[in-house]
Amino acid sequence: MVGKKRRQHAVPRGVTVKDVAQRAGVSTATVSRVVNGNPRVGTEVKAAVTIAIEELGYVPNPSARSLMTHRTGSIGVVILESADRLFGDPFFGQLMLGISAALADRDRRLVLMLAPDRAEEARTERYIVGDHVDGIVLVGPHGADPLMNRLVRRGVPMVVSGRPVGHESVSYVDAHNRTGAEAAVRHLIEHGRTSIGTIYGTLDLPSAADRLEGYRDALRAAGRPIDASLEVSGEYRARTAADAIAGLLERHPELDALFAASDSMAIAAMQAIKDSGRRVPEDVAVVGFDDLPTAEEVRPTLSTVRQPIEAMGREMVRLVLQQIDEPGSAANQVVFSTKLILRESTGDAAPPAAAVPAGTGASDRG
Amino acid sequence: MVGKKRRQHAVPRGVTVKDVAQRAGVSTATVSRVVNGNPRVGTEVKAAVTIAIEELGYVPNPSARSLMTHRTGSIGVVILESADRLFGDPFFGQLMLGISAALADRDRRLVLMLAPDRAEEARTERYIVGDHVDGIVLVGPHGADPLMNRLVRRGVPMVVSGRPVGHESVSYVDAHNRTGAEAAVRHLIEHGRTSIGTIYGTLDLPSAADRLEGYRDALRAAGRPIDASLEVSGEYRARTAADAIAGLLERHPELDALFAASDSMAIAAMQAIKDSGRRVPEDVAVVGFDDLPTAEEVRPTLSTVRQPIEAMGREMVRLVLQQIDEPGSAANQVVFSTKLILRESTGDAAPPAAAVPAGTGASDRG
DNA sequence: TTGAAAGCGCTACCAT
DNA sequence: ATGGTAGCGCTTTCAA
Repeated sequence: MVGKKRRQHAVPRGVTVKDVAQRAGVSTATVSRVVNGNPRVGTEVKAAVTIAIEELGYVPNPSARSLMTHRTGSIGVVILESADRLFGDPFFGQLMLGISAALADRDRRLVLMLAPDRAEEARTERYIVGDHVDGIVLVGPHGADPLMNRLVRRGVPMVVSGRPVGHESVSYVDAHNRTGAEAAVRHLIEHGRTSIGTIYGTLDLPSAADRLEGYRDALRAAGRPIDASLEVSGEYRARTAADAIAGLLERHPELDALFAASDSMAIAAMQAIKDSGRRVPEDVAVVGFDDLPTAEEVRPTLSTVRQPIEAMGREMVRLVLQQIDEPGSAANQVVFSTKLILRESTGDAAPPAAAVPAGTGASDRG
Repeated sequence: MVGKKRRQHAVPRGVTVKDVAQRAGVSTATVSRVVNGNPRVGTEVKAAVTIAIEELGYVPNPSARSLMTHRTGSIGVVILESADRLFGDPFFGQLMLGISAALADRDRRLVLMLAPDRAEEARTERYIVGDHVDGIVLVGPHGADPLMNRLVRRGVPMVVSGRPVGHESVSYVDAHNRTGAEAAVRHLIEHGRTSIGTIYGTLDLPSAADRLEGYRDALRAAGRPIDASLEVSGEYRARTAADAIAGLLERHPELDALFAASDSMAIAAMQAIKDSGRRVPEDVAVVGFDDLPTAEEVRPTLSTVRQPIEAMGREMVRLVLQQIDEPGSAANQVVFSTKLILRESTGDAAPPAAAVPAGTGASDRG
């Protein structure tokens, strides 16, 4: 009832450099040096300070620190993707996992900014240029995204997921989409499939366009014709993919193989294929792209082109931090290799061991 | 080549209260008052300061501010859920969307902390108790989560998703799981289903236990026996659910209805039912829980118990901010109503209009 | 190698 | 109603 301001002092809130310094019998300057890994500290002193920090559970106050350093220690992760796609496709989750882990390792805060519409985008931009984050990880820009453009022009340290449209000089992380897709389709061709369709993503994403080109590359290399009616858009969405495949199967009842530009679409497609009374892989072989954890869980298990999503997330963090530390440095562009993983959906693996008995109530967390 | 430190001074960095004060001919204290909406300022002075701020393009430095106020303006969103479940189930995405939007509305930063393992959890805890966020939104604690316990003991302003185990006095947001489940199963009973199974989630989550109880409530109310062999665990996971249903159908070939404790499991179950050669809803009716966007997209469309997930996310934010503003206030517990949504999977709705033609490359972002 | 001390930009207290 | 000023917790010269 008394309504005190703060200072309950019951809780040992707020261990500061001073406390640590006193405990270790050194000055605050020395503590600061230890905390920041400054080599000009004696070995014994360093040890003493480290122990004091441990004992007191000292954590530097980021506000005070950034007041001095003009660094916030925060990295903005901006998601330019509609919510349904973002959460409907585990790809983004995998990527976030890598980003989150890498930021934690480097002791940086992850400030999440979902920009589901233009209004949010404006707010996000104001926040970013207001110097509240040291840099930006931009996930999912489509085409020549205007927000991305403005941020680039402002010189905000930034890394983009996937090769961005309209910018040569921006750092990005990508996978070898085209050769990955080509390898998948080549495999289908080499294993005797004759009518191979593809379900592609939204073409304003270079990854989608590249995978479609990779599909065509393989057909061309084999001397096969390119048939536009075998190419359908799935918009990187399960529902759209399922509908598109239903249509494709009607137009091309002879279809015996399918390359999907994402695992999410591939899984939806397998479903649609089964619903049409066909078997996977006997009647129609299916290859996806991503190698999400789900690929091994569906039945039949899904052959797919693996891209190291989590590692790509980690690499994005490395690049943006590098850009922050070396403001003048040139843009860095890292393209990861892909690998064709063969499983049951192409008839290249036996079914997994019998399913675990149902009814076990085991949980993954204590 | 010169390698300057910063101070490019091309960018007009660093307009401070001092600059504004000088320009407006007042003290920094007055500027601060104007900025913070303190009413003890003369009308003319206020106007002058406002103009000066505008002219100079002054933006308060959040670090300096929080150094004084002990407020960071950041809310930590801690996700205590294994990554695969987190990203495999769109439920969390919906929740995040609500949380993110509400925080943006109230001009707070969302600091995302994924705690996929104990090591991350320790780091997360240190960060939180280090006063780097004003409060916490805790998503997905199972059972009497130790991290949650310690945070509660520390008095960290906090809101939990779902009724937490072992704490009467912590704020949380939940849905009426038990009555929602009961309504769903009652509907199945009233529509002549005689052998009704359920697939439940991990029982260390009260939501899962409540939904299972709701299922039993409905059976009891109808004078039906409770048959443990009709209850199988799906662990809130699609893959586990599918396997569990396959087993259930073998043991109970007469099964004609199923209540799943989540839409994700329900969708996986429908798949498994179809794979076993049965039809939904003719042979087996299915009801889920959540009403995710996907529920309307699957075929047949899924009858389900709607909980307002996004609104629940928003409410969590409201509660945690309230707790921050009124430190002494009692814990607030908001339980949202659920609603039974009837669609095709229970035979209560006609199929939707024909699927959109495939092959359109439309995108949802410019 | 270490310490003393000067701020970073802001708010909150105490005067007036 | 307004101004002076003491810090918030930290880093970083400058001296020793």
